[in-house]
Amino acid sequence: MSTAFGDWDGSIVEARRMQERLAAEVSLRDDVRETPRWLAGFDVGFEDEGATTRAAAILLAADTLQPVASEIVRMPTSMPYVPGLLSFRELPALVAVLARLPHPPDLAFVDGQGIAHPRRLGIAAHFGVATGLPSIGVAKNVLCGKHEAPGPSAGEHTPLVHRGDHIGWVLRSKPRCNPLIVSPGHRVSMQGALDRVLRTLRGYRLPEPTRLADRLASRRG
DNA sequence: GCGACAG
DNA sequence: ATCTTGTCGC
Repeated sequence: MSTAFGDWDGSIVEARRMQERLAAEVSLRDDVRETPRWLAGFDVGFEDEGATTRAAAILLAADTLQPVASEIVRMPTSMPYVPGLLSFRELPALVAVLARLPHPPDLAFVDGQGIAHPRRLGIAAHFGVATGLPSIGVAKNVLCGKHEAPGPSAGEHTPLVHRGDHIGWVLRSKPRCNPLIVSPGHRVSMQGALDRVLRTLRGYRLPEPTRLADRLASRRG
């Protein structure tokens, strides 16, 4: 079976039902230790005009934010990009690259939304539920929800609200730069997600785990 | 009905 | 996401 979804033989309706079921497994209780030891950043890029999916992972010491290991995994792209269903396209590669790290992190920063998603299961939340790891979503754009613009100074933030729910934060991570969309993935609270991102900013728009994973996935690092 | 729409 | 150098502005 293959129609508007290319090679993917599933259905949009089925995928959404799966998201609703998995979203019920998401925990917003903060399980991250006060001083985690290892952090990791994850991101996905594409090669061969999209035919190849490339996932990158970077493991770093939480205290110094210095990278200690990095891995890249390539596999055939299985599905086209469909807003709201991003994880079905990118999650397999992320799980594979996680397995290649010397050991799992105490907290994972995933490029994309956490619960700031129509059905509260963005790729960072899906990644958390699938792996059991605490996770945070760090996106460059809004998928859903409304918000006021945060002030001009680094650290200023406003809540992102969708259908009456507080689903994340719009954070000015760096002056004169577009804000980031931060939301809990799994086993991290709303406040915890914001705090963790603020603590890993180092003068760039993206928090260190995400910045390093980004440059690897985009064939720069 | 129309527009928006992570990567 | 990706095609791509220099350039304008703070």
